[in-house]
Amino acid sequence: MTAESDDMGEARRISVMVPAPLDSPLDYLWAGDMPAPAPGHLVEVPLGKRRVIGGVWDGGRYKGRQVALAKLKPAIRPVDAAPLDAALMKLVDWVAAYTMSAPGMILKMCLSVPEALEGVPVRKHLFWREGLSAPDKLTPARKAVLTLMADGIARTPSEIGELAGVSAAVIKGLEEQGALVAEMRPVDQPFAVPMPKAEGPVLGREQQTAADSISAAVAAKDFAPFLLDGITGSGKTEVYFEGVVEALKDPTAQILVLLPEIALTAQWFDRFADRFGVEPVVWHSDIGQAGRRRAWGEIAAGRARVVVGARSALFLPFRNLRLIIVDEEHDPSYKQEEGVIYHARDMAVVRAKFEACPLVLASATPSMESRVNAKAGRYKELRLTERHGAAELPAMRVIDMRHEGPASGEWIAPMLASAIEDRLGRGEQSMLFLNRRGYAPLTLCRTCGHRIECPACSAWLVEHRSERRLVCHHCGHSMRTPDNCPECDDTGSLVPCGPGVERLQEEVTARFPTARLAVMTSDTLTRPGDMARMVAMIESGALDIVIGTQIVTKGYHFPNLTCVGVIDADLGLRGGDLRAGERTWQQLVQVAGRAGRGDKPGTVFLQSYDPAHPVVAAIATGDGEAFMEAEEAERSRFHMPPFGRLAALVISGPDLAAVVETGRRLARAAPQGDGIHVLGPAPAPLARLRGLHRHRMLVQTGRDTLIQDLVAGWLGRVKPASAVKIRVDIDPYSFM
DNA sequence: AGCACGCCGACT
DNA sequence: GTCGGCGTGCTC
Repeated sequence: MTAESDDMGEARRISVMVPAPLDSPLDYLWAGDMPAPAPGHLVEVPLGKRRVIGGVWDGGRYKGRQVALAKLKPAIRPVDAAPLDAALMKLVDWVAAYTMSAPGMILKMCLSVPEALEGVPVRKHLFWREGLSAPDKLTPARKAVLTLMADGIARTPSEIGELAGVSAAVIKGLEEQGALVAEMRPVDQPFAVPMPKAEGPVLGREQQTAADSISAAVAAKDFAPFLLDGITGSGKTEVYFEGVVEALKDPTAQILVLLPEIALTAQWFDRFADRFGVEPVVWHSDIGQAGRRRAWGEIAAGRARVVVGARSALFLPFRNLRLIIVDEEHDPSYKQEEGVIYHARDMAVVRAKFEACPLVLASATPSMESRVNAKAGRYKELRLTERHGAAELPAMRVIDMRHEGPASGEWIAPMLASAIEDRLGRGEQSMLFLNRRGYAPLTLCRTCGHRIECPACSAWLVEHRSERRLVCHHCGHSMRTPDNCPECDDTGSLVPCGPGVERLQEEVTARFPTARLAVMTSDTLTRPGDMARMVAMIESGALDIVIGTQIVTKGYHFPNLTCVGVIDADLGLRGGDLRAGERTWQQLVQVAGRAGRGDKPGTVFLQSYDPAHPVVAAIATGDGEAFMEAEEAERSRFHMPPFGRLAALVISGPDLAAVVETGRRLARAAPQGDGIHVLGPAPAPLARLRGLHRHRMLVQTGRDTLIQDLVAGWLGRVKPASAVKIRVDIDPYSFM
């Protein structure tokens, strides 16, 4: 129970989770006549010198000695907003325990919209209704207003001014004379309700079977996880849209669609609008304050029906969540690496369980985790193996850069160059993929061998020639590109090494001077409509060649694009990462999927220095299944996730010696036992980041070990050196 | 996370 | 002699 009577009087104790990194709720007094708020209700409370908004919590779940009633501060006021429901509170507790972070910080992600909690903002609206007195003098300006307002619709004074072409004084005069009445109305209007078109798309046999399974689960209103595994172009979106259609039959049902940030594209919204007549409610980092307030409020009120968002949308306060879809479920950007470290896909499964609703994980290249869950029967697998319409899978051609590569200083092999030439002749389009922004990843001094590094990170500065700057892609540090070597001061000795998209652009321009060319990266597509404009240009045929980073891998298809060149197919494989192979394979399949989606067959060229590598071979032969099988066997043999558990400790601090010392203490206190392996400490891949030294340790255990308890016990035995922080990353993605 | 308290360098 | 640097610790 959260409220307790006190023998001394009326004051009652309530537990409140506050948005601060505390490991349990804090107790407050609830004085006065108002009944103590039930768990889930939002209240404003004092916290140190501040006032914060927190949620009334079931304090019993967090044991610890109670603070004496006499020491408690009184809560300030109840907050007039929809309360959090039990499933969301359970999710907060669960995610906190799983990720070993403070529950208050998870709650903070749910309450990420301070504006929405300040009460419903209202604005004066004026309207006309039958029986209002007419103004004494009916001037032309007044007549214009009354003619406009005769429809009885409420409008703000500024809207009236604009529509009737009159000044504010005229409107004010009418209001004062009682010819129009005023009313305060909420600024935020409800979103349009999605209405499925009566005629859905014609689904193929496989699609129909999959859609029927999902719809049945939605109707059953119970937890049911699906893995929707469909090759590029097989129509996964249409399939899960049918689940949305089914859910919408319940007039209070809400649906959440998670997409990787860069897949939240105009093309996806168009498809949604095609099927449902309206745009969905959007949630991502870039919707602005007013947008967040409106979306959050409407979602919490249960009126926003279909919400599509990036990973942070997972913590929105839905009232009646009936279906969750995680599209591109393999996408590594679902793993949040800053602040609270969590994997949105995995937490979505947990939320679906707590909400007792179905969940669809969709991908053309399912993650190893989801594959294994499907195989084990934990997820129901729905497979789509047929490509829509006449579209054929593109042909694959590996270019062995050791024998068929270009001249030094160039990056496009002759075979790829002639393929582009050929497409130019036929009026078809080509796309070159290189996941490297800027001109060159390294600037080297030919005289002294100095490499220009970031002063705060152990990383090279990347040349951005168009800006004439060297930039650190990790911390944002940048400097004017120097003329002389910063080390030996020699003039003209600095040389760019390796290719970036800007350098590739230079080469393409030199080879194909008449081709219409565009570069698509996060540097060139900065404003909101940029991406949509570029996509429209490609679709209309206004471009011949597109160069892009991973920004081009998601969600688009271009019917006239028949040649895709992967400049460096091995790029993602360097560096010791558990999932490097899997991830590179997924990315290459996605890039390849851009080609030949119309009725013209496409060709994908993979430039590789290691054509025998299993990943490259898997793409070339199209046998991804065999590759993932081999990968799975490998992980199973070494008890790597998902067959074992991993946790990483990141030890960081400004002083290297203190970091090393803390690592030593951790190593001495490391847990021991059957099937427990501890690796490190070793310098992290970015051994220095934003001025902090970083070392890592890794614990590996069997699947059945409670790795959180193991780590908690371990950390309890170790005192970090001064100014050293230890962060825990459960299920780490970057490996050593 | 914020915010204050507390102990060591360059200034009115 | 103080102003202020950010390391440390607490928030019911």
